[in-house]
Amino acid sequence: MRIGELSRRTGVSVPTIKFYVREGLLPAGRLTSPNQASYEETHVRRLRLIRALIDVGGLSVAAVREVIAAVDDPGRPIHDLLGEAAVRMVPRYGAEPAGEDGEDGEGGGEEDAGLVAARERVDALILKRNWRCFPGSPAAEALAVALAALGSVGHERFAEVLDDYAEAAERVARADLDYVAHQVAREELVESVAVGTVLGDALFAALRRLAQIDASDRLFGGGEQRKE
Amino acid sequence: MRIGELSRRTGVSVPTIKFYVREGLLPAGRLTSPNQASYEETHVRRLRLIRALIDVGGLSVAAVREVIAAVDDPGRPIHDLLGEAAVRMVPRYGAEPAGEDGEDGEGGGEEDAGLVAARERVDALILKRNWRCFPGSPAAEALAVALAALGSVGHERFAEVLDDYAEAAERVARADLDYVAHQVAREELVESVAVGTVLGDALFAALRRLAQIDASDRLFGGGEQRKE
DNA sequence: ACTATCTGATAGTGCCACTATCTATGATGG
DNA sequence: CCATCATAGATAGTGGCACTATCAGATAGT
Repeated sequence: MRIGELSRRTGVSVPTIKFYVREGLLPAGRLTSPNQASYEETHVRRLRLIRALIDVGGLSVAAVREVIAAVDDPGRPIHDLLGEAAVRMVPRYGAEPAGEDGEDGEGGGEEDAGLVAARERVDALILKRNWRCFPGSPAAEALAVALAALGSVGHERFAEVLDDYAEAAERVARADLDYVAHQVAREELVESVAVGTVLGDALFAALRRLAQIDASDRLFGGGEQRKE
Repeated sequence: MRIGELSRRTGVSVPTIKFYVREGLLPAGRLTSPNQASYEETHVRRLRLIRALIDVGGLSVAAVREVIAAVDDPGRPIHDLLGEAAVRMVPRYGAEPAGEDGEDGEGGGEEDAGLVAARERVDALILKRNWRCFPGSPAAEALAVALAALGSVGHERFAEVLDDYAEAAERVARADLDYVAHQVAREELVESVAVGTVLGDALFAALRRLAQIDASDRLFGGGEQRKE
């Protein structure tokens, strides 16, 4: 098919498709003449993947490029890909802009002691749950950053629910792996991991919200059946 | 304290603090003279909340403004706040830029079939789990969008793990409510909900990643004890 | 008195994700 | 055969966002 049809099939404008090709997200079409190229079903599929990662997963174009590079690299171990898809989440802020704070105190002199303490907590959790991952991994660091942020806004006690969260996370991860293991071809498996990781976050976040609304209604709404 | 100290205490530059005040995220300081204002501990706290929501939660300034407006509004029901914090997630794309696809048809007011089917799935899930929330809520719609995106990239079977996800989400939501219910003052409760919702997502995502790495290692890594 | 700091205002910066426009070609159909 | 349309590839421009820079005039503290 030609670019016009590709555009129609995916709802992505022609200039944007060209932009994605330039940016290395989408392979160029096969040239049938100097100014004519043909696109295949793989392009449709890839384009939908790109839009899903951007729109639903909230990834930046740069992040999508890296995820796709990982998907396309046949020598890449699955673990690596997991990390790849993971770290690129939350667009336009690679990780943390360094200075979580630089304050002097508030109740004492806790510099980024909050982050250091959070890292220790994370290491302890990993040990406790017997998770096989080395403590300095990006995911562990992201967790430490989130915990430190919670602490910095005075919600250090939120860490008390960490075990419940971890339990739920294990359950979700088991479901993820279960799904992923059904794939046969390596190519599909790898894509499943990427999709599952990124879109799974969005999926779970939405479910959590629904469950929260339900729980909140039962706790605060009391008598009423439906809350508006 | 004056603005310089507020800046030092929080690690946010003075121009940025002024910017947040202009944008309505942070109340202005109390003027002690025409060109001198004093800031309190509440400003430190609020500023840290803002940075946490932006840096860790990935919210945009506009989203933070709305969350904060909900926190500050004493007449706001908790449910409303839950929705508020929820919908603003994933920056710079309020919800969905409309056209998840055009498929072939794209005819006039025609809705995407994938999305319609996803909505039905969501309604069925809500019914099945007996969740008390009206089906058209933003969270339900977000879930439908995520499911539809999964379908559009050929992973409709991912929906099979939905029940496991929902189970885990309920567990997390129970933990959230448990934490939140400890708060006494309404002000604190409401802030806990906002913080817990936004930062909780980041927290859980990181935990999920760790658990995935662990599960993946057990499945694929086999013999080795530590991966790297 | 002198300097560092402050308020409030306006304008500018850099990044990002597209979009617009252009030329030169080739495809398509009556 | 020729008019009209679509296309590739290149370059430049747009709009949104989150800050940043600069300024004038006033004040605080030593």
